[in-house]
Amino acid sequence: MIRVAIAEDDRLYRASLEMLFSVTDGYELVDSFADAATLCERAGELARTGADCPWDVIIMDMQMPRMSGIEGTRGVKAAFPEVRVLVLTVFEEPPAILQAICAGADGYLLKRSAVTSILAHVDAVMAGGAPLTPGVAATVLEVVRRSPTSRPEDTLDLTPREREVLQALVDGLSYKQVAAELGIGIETVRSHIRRLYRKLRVHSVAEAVSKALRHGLVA
Amino acid sequence: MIRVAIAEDDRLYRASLEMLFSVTDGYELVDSFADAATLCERAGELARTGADCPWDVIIMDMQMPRMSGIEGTRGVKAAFPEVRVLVLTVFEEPPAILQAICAGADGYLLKRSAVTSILAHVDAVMAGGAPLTPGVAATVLEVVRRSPTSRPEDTLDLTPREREVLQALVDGLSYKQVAAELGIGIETVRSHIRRLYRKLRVHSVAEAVSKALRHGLVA
DNA sequence: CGGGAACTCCCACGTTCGGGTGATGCGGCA
DNA sequence: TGCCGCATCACCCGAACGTGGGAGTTCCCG
Repeated sequence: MIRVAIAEDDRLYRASLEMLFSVTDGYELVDSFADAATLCERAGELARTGADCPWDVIIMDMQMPRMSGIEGTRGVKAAFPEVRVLVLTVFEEPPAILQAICAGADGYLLKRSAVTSILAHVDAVMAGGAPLTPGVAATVLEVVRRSPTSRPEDTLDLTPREREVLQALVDGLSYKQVAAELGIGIETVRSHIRRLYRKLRVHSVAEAVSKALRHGLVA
Repeated sequence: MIRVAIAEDDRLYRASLEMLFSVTDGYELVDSFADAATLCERAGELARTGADCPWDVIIMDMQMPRMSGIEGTRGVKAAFPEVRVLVLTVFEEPPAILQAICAGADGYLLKRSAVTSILAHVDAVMAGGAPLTPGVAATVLEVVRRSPTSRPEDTLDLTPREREVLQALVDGLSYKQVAAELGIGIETVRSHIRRLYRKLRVHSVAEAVSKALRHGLVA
């Protein structure tokens, strides 16, 4: 059962969404707000009292009075980072799209798509995906192509094992923990790290982690 | 009439695609290659002779002998920058996805989707969109969120000095080097780092650097 | 004036790292 | 077949790190 909340100022459209999630098996409409501010206040209260997040996914309109969907997304994610937010909009504005994504939106759809198709997109979001309309995706890809972090050219010829070790170091594990994690001896870990240092031309975990993250060698 | 070329090594799948574009109104199958290398050679020849690009969109498989879809995309885009490339793959590998996108892919789809749905995606590409599966999009969004344009403003109440020390650690300096850099004693550095660790709730330089970079606490 | 926050330094202890120099087994490739 | 890269493990030692104490200054704010 997927627990849904709605934030949408248009009365008619909101009613459609409410109906959709009320009558469809597998979904439960928990809350329905007419603006993002109310949603954020509610989320803030719940978080302060230590309550669990009552929603799995939030259907968030972009254009709303008092508080935009962008701020709404940021607000509700601040209270409950794990909740998924699916942004709906009538416009395909590149700047707004990027702001929404950076605010933590997990999907970005145009309202003109059929209401029922939203169900499929909600499922995709719950599966860890990020449904984007092709137009939105095109905007996003532009940014990625320009982004300095996306230069996987510099793989630096790391072996798979070395990459695993590097990833573990980035996760903050000590030599001993890396060994446990990978099920190998600590001396082996040290060997890998020595070769890793030579390849990256660094001399400490700190440098290695820094280089790995900045050059996108690991996630 | 949309002029389509195919690069796909699997004989059966290629045949399906050929059939699809041959029988459907509005599409014209111009070429069909069993690997990306042949496609690139052909594109190179045409470009050298000053010919116009004979294709509007290229359906490109990811895993192919001799030359991957990534290199293939790069190659054909080098010859004809305006041609659209729609990448197909069976895997959802983040690094490969990013490389393909940076190579200029205009869309990235999983093969498991129905062959006929490809038509809709081709249309989306021709309309200037970038169809991505939700899973692929999720990977891409991760990169966007990390990009310099996003700064979640999580200062965590670090004092100026602590921030300087943290920055130095991210730069890969040892305690001793940090001390020299800031013109203070090493014991002072250790004090700062101890409080830093408590605030960040970490227990090693590696964790601190990782957290700092991921949360944008430092450059 | 008192309190507190920030910055500075010191001591001590055990643990972890970084680098050196080895060795073994496995798989591919010439 | 032999060589080479990869992965695995071993031992040593000095340097660096992580963490617990304590304690002095300065400066600002109430």
